[in-house]
Amino acid sequence: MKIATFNINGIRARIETLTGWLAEAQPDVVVLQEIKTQDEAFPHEPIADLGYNIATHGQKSFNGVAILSKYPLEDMMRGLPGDGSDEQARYIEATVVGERAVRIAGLYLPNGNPQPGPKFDYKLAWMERLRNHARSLRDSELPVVMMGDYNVIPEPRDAAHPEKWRDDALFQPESRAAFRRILNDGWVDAIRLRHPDSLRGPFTFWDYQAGAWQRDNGIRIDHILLSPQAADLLVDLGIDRDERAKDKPSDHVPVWAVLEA
DNA sequence: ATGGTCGCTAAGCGA
Repeated sequence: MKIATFNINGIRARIETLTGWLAEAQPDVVVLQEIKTQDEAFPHEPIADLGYNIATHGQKSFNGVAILSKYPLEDMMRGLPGDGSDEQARYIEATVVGERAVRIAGLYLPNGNPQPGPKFDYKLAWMERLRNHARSLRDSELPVVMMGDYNVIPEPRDAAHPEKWRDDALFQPESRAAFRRILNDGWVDAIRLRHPDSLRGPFTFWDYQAGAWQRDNGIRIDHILLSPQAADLLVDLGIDRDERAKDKPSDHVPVWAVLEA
């Protein structure tokens, strides 16, 4: 089972970019972030034509997440538990059954800028809710994958120029500590597992501005977290960097893993 | 030090 996460930065502006990548990469399951549309305006047809079932959790203009799957989507859940007043569409979860059942969570963690301020407070509160929910997922003892745009740079080596991110919400000690707390509850950072000795990178995001891609001025903020039972099934992992050089790219690239499932 | 680039939606916000 090949699973992937892709912050698409506007599904309607990016539909041809997405379908081109889907046809080439042939993932079985994809979680999308920043679809930036309500459910009614999501372009189902070109994606369904490639053999995918689709579940969306959209919002007008901003945020919005989705799951695409060649397997049926079971036990759908929309929204992150823990705050009934939170109206931002940032979380979706479903079970897919290939050779075995895998619980898939797709998330778009709040950016949190500017910090300090209410947006940063919301980010940290959201991370605490995610940790709580992640613990219950972990306790299921099923293979679980929690992937998406975490908007957290875990370590200095996850940025080309970490000093430039010193005052940014993505690199604050509080953000990094909250991310670490989730990992320490028993989750595996699959990219880092596969690149243990890299002194710089790999990256998953390059800003549109100031020639960031051309200068390889990137950061690693899209993450695939595996429960222990999912980590046992990991057989391959990749980052489709080449997507960033194509026409009309997202500022993020797809990250994928192959599970023996 | 500033602006730089996108998407969404129609001037400015979010990233």
